[in-house]
Amino acid sequence: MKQFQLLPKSETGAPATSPVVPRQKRAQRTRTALLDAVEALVATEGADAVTTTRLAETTGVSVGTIYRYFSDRDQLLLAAYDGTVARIVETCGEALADLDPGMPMAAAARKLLGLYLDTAETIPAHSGLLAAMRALRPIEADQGGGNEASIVGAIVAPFLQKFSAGGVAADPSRLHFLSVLMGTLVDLYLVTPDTSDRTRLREEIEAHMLLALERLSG
Amino acid sequence: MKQFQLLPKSETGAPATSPVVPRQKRAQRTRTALLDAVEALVATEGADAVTTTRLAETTGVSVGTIYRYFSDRDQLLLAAYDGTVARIVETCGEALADLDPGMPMAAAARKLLGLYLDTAETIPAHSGLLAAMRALRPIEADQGGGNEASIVGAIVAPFLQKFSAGGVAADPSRLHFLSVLMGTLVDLYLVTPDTSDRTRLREEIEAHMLLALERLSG
DNA sequence: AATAAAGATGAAACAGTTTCAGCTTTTGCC
DNA sequence: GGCAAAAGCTGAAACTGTTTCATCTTTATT
Repeated sequence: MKQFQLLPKSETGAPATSPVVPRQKRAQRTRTALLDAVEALVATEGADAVTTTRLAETTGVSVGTIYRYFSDRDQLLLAAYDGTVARIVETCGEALADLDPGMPMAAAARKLLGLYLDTAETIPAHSGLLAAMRALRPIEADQGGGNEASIVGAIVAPFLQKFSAGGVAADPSRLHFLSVLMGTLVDLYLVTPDTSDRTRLREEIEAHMLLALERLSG
Repeated sequence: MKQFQLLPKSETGAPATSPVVPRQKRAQRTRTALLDAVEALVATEGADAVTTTRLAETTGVSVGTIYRYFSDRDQLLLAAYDGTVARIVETCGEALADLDPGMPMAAAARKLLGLYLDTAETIPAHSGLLAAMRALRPIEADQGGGNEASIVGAIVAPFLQKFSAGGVAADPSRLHFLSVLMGTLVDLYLVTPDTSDRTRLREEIEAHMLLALERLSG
């Protein structure tokens, strides 16, 4: 349902040139334009509207070019998702660095969660990309470069380092549990339109986050 | 990305005959054969392997027939998922009826969760179908006939009726939260291969379930 | 300003879904 | 049993969307 066959079955045993790292500024512009267009499309019409043809039209580049930077459509969506996550993570990372190490862990966690949600709300496409991402990269058991691994690596791990009692390096499987849990709840939050529902949801998410953190460090 | 255009654009304003309820036993057999084949395919090769062509081949039915019972491929997968859920729910429903109403709520909840996971493990395709379902029916804010609504309706609601203090009819948004939470965690559980990881995961899930229940009734 | 490397193009091959005009089987009625 | 209507089935072909690749254009380098 995805891997094609090549027309006359490429005889060369070559490793099929993988997506390329842009070397000229023109290329950087093209790549960025593609990702921006993906975000815009997802924000206005949802991830299903992102077809290679459509994207080529709206950006003015040709379909073939898309495949120069992304090995397939899924990677394109994933890259767009990663882009939004990186922005959120950066904001939270800075906030984390500024937090007083003496403050109680629960308070720090609450603060970061709030900031995370605030920032995520800022990016219209993020909810749609998150959903698309979940469909593309199903929940996996292994701790490998999975779902919200980057968030764990960039925020949760440093957070625990800073606020956990003995500086226990939490085991990967529990970290993964936390990723999956928080990922879903954030998803639910972003998709909830009603403001008062959102407020209540924040409390709910907070409670479960704190429980998970407790069990993680305890 | 899904709705097609009809060839000469059907002039009739007719409501496009929707999937049919089987009236003859031949039809019932066909429908069942299709769903069974879906389960088998998902169990052995994953949901992506379920293509209309492939399904037609393995069941000996022609592609057109599939569309007599399912309006599109997604509905087919969803129907297969619903089938597995119904089996699990039935088992748990019976157990729920047999539980002593005097027992503490937490103990009852634990018991049902265990039974739920045990039964789900019994169905090889269930994990794959759950994942497919999640991709097809993204997390939605409205409480409508959503994700694990049937589970809520068939188990959680009766459960609360039986064990909750004042018989409070919990509000739909909190019930939906519980659905989403448990759905994801069960998904994670089923996808975890290592036995000792599973055991630990059960405890984790239990803790979060109890927290959610507490907040639901408290 | 010549040449190589990087980047871009787009027609066409593919995979997969969905429709529909007819064909076959079953049901119900005499 | 015989037969018309209803139910069920068929499969070629229309369609949408993805991916490849031979070829052309632009940029960097000397």
